[in-house]
Amino acid sequence: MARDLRMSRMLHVLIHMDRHVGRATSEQIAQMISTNAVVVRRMMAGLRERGIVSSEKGHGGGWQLACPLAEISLLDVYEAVGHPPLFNIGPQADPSPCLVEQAVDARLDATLAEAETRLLAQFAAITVEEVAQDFERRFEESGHAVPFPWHGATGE
Amino acid sequence: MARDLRMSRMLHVLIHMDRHVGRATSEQIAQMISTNAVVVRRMMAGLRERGIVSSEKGHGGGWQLACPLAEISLLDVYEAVGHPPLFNIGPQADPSPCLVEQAVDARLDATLAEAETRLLAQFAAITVEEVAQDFERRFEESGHAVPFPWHGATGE
DNA sequence: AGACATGAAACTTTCATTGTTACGTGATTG
DNA sequence: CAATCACGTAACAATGAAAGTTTCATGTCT
Repeated sequence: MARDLRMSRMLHVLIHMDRHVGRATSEQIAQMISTNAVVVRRMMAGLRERGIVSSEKGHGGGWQLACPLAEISLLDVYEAVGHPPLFNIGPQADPSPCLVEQAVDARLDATLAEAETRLLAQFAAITVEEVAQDFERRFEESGHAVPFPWHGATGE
Repeated sequence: MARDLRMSRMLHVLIHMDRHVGRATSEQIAQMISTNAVVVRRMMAGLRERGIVSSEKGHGGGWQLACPLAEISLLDVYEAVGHPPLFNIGPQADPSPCLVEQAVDARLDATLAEAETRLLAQFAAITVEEVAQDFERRFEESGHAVPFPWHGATGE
């Protein structure tokens, strides 16, 4: 596939969950992001480990936010979905015996590492709550268009 | 494959070419970076279009630097190899009708775009010559170990 | 007991990059 | 002018990572 969508999808889901009464099942969440329930469980496992969401089995079970959106940063989400590699470019992983390649790799790695540090700092500075407010603003400006256009509107 | 290696490989090749007497064939270059001559031609095509290297056909043909390394920035190389996508994360390409997803995507795109701008500015500020000097430093510090350890040392 | 929902393993599909083969064109040499 | 060398390009195969899918086990509520 093109790129790793987990962080984007997770943010999307978290904001929906914040507006969802009661628990949401993996199946319902899967419909929100047009995917499969198993994919949802896979993504959410990391968030549960970090106490961002909780899950319950059985009748009436499903997923629930375990803390307010204001206390979740984009960095938390990024790490919770498995901190996938940020960059699509860069040197190959294994070191080379060629001194030229070593110099190139070191310079490139250092430049990318610095960019990564800055980007992750940005992620740390943004809460999911802020993104939710972005949504609210869009909702107001749209004249209250139907905000969640998936088929059955499962209880929101 | 894992990530796009073209920029890293191109830098590696450019520095070797700078130390190569006469023209280097695609086959020789391919051995430097452990790949295939066709892959080399594919990568170099963009550099030729930008006047960074030139190629000649036939006997004694091959590739040659067309300008000094000091006049080539990492950004030039990045663009010459086709400016591949920088990031491995981010929202999916096609826009969604869901306002929540729109807000998430917009915020993420903006954050990544800012990071991309800064990283490309860094690339613009670094010349291939600087990286070549990194190599020279390593070469000195290594006690003049064999710098290009591919089998036949094809004329360097 | 039966229905519901997560947990997790295993497998398939999809997509981008890289690797490979094959053939055409131009240039040099004998 | 024929052979060889080397690039130019198209077409196809291999590889690897993320996402999609199937399947079964486990736990929970009615």
